Amino acid sequence: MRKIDLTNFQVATSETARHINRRIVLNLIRSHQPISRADLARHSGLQRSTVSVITEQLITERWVTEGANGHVPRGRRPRFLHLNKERVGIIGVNIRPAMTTLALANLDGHFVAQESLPTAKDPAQFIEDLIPRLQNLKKMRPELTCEGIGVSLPGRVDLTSQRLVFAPNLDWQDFDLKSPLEEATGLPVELENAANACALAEIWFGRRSESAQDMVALTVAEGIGTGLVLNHQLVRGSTGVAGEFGHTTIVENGLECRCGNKGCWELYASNSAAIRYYTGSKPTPQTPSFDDILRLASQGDLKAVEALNKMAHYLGVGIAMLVTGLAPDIILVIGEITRLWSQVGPIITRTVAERSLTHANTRIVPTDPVSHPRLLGTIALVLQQHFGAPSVA
Amino acid sequence: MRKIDLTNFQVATSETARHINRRIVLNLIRSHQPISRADLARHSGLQRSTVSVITEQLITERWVTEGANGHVPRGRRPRFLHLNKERVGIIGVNIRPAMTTLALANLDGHFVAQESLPTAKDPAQFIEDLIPRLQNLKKMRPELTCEGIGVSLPGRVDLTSQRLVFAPNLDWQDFDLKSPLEEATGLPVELENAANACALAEIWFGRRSESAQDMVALTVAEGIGTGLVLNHQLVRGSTGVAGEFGHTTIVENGLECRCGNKGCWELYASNSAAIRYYTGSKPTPQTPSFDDILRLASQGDLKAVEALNKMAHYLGVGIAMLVTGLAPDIILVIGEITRLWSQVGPIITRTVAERSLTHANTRIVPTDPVSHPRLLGTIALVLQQHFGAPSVA
DNA sequence: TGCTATTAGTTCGCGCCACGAACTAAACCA
DNA sequence: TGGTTTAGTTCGTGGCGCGAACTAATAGCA
Repeated sequence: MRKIDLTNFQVATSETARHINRRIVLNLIRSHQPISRADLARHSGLQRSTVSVITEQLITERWVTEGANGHVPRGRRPRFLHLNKERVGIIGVNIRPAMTTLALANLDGHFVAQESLPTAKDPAQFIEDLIPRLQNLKKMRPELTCEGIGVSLPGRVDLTSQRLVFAPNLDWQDFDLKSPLEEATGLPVELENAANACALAEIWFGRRSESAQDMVALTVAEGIGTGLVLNHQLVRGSTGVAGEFGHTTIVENGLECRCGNKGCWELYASNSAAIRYYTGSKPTPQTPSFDDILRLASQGDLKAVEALNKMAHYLGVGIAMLVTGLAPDIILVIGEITRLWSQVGPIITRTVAERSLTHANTRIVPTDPVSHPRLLGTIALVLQQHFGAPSVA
Repeated sequence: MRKIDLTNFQVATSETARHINRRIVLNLIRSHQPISRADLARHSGLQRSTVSVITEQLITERWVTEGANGHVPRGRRPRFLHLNKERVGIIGVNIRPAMTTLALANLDGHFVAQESLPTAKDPAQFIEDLIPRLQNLKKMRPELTCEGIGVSLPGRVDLTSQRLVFAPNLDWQDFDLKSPLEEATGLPVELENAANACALAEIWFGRRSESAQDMVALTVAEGIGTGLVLNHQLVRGSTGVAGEFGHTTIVENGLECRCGNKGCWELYASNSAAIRYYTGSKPTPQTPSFDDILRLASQGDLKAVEALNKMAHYLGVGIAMLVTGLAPDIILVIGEITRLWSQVGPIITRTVAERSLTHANTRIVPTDPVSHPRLLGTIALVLQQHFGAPSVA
């Protein structure tokens, strides 16, 4: 139950009913395609006549296409409806400290083009590098009219000023990414934190999304990010910085963090932490990458295995906090660490079980890295504007 | 932006627009009363004609009454509309480990009758004690037709079975409170965790509610409870146990908690913790109550002051976690501790400032205990069924 | 080959509802 | 007393969902 926000509400007009039912039908087609009008009526509870009018509208607006005929044991054959996945193209940009990937996707979330570039240290330089590639992607498939650009990044964006306000792993302070990209491409740009993007990817493209009213997406990379989905909605906070559980204190009087705090979770459970555990206090001439440690561990290197185990333990410590405090249905773990899930998964699960309430029935699930959750999330960011629940009252 | 839950949605009918606008008008009257039809039209954006029809409906259903005439510098005088606060009565029950209070309230949240009884150790006995008092309250004011009973308790209620599943400070395991009360009184009963109830009280009766899209209600008593309001909505989790931040680990290898975990926040920042800090390791013959400690501290007793300071420090430690992780607009502190806020407030604020992100702009606010937030929350629990946003799509 | 049962999809009149223009009511002011 | 202004009502119009009736198409069967 929500209270109506009297500072920002939406009254119903005579067209509101249509808006609502249209969205419902569009979403039913998206998730049940191919589907007939009669089945839509059965699934939605609307009359067949109403469904007919709505689908006709969706077809003339090219959101839906009419395909082959179906088969039923008796009676007239149904005409199948499909989502027109070629209706719009969406550009996604995934910024990570070292590398940025970008892609053009259709409504399915299928990437029709993909490329990457090194992330420049200077944000102005980065934008200069990025713009020609965006313009190129935009023109690449003329049949897909580009609708917008979604951007995920390892930091937080202020919701009112749309400027980067917190990105300790990306030294761009208080920078405006949105305006220059919008000006150069002529497309609307949506910025979102990487963990939030992963959460959106799971909501809109995941297989578990229907069951998950509450979910935490946990990105484990250079740092740790958490994206919160509670009551089926992304929690961003009124300023946009909600979800920084990676910077909660987990070790009293611990190491100093770039965020200004001490003993932050991400200092003990991120990829960088594992590297530190591996190299020890003395800095070796050539520091191994996290990929190196994963490879070494899978080859049986004891020091690497121990570093990962320690990282897994601390992941469990933080996840236990999330399980106790939020009792989500799913905690989605995203990152290179999932490649060795058979090793680290049990440690995480055990640590969580020891430290959290048994009443919370949370599944901890690794994501398949090939699904590109960060990039897919940026697509979802634009997609949800057409498929999300209409705002009323 | 919310995704439409295709397992549980609501299509729009021809009456949906009216439902929505009716709720909006009702809420506008509630928060702006006395208000004229013309002003309602201006505030809502609806046409004056539409407002007239809706208000007429609300008047015939006795939700709204027409009062005196207003005054405008020029033109015809407006006819003021008021919420009919005598329309329904709501019974609230606040269960605490030692004492249970109950009250009959009108739509204003004003208590027209109030009483209390000791909480029996045995839940069956407790219900037997409670029922005659409820029946008495129900008949007390014949002009108020009783609509329902709201119950707040220091524990968690499973959302599907409606049974108590987690109440470490109230030794009632897996008990069904709802059915016997509903049978005996013939009224619908709503159960809710005390911290959640306080959050609801603030949403529906607080003065800061409009500004707070995200809020955490923190009940500090025998234990510590947190009620989460994110995106203007209570977060309960799919099972009902979301919000147990009081049982997150805050001291590594700390004291054992009744919940089965070790080092839980509530062991270090609750009233019970302060009592332990005061008495020290050796148990004194007569253990002081938390009220005693508060009194001693206000009289300048050094040991009491130090016990409260330590408690305040740990409150700050936990609140810092909430601020970093959720970045709420407001953290509402409820409990006896707020009586000495001038002493403990600064300690809490300082600890939080040292340990949390500066980007989160969270106000930490003590509540006035005379407002009875737990009890008021139970009223809100029933009230929101008539005033909450209608569910569509 | 035609008849029947069954299912898909369309047509159309009805009632609900918000809109907005026109109208009435009631006040103040010069 | 008549003009101006604001409050509130009346009524015709169009959007929309409902549901009954209708057309279309298919399989089974005699």
